Amino acid sequence: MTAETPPTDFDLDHFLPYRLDRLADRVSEALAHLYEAHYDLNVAQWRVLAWLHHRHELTAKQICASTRMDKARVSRAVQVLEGRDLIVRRPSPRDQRLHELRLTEAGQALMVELVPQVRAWEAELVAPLTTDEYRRLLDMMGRLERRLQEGE
Amino acid sequence: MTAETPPTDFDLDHFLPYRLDRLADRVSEALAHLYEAHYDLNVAQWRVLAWLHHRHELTAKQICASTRMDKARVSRAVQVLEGRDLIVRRPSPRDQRLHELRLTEAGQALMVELVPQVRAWEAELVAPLTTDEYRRLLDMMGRLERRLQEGE
DNA sequence: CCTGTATGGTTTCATGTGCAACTATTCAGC
DNA sequence: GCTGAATAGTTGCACATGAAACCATACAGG
Repeated sequence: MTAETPPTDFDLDHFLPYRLDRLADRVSEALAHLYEAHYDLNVAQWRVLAWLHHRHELTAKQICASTRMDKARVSRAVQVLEGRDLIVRRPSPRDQRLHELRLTEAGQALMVELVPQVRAWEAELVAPLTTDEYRRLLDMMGRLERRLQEGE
Repeated sequence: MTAETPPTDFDLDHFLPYRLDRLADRVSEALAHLYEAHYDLNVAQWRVLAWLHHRHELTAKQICASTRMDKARVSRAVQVLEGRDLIVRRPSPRDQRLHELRLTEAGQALMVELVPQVRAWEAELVAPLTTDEYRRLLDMMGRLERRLQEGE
């Protein structure tokens, strides 16, 4: 497993955390152009919208779990999105502590417009990979994530 | 290439940027425990040390390029590390604008202690992957990065 | 019921970061 | 050799973020 990295030196180009961070950063930055420039959304806001688009109705807590964002960060993103009438937030009738979030018509419309662009962009990004490679990539990433979860 | 994601819904678990970000975040967080708790280094400081350990002598500019960090961020990390006598910073005799950075004895000693722990931790992380898979993973990531570079 | 505890979410505060303005040094063109 | 543009690095400022304190609601045990 260490065949790639000589034992004496510390070659960062073969160090997974570094490579992962660099790639994630570049991907994130490039993707952000899609929703920042045209829709004035920051990363947190985009993620909230994406999850609401995906799951239809969620509470802030659930979004925290899905996105690994701090609850304060989610709270603030929700406030902005609500102020822009892209989502609605109403206390659950069952439990007044939690608030059900969902897209408004406007929010839905925005996502219907934005999501295809995002998907097209991703397709462009992963074009150099074969379908099989892409599948393997996600699979390996999944195994690494699971390993981190069990450790913590 | 889109066989995995149904065309109507937007499944974030098969969306590479999201998966990449989540994994990088988890890896980064776990790794940070190694150098934060015991050595009181933040991410920026760790990266500067790692690159100086790797390359022996660099300028702030070169570290910016390697790490994709803002020059202000590098500058501040350097100030802290210099204050802790982990690195030295001297103006290049050739060009007084740029400052050559290198590890001090203490910095070297710290890295000699820390790097093996970091490598062991990474080895543990990627243990579920075969050598070949690991190689392919880095290769795929490299291709994705190159794709982003040519686009920008 | 009433009291104490747990939970969802908000707000406050300290900190880290990026951008832009700035300083110091170099270098090209005249 | 000056002058003006370019470059390495620093600093000021505004903003986003995370941790912790906080508020409101729910719920369990007496």
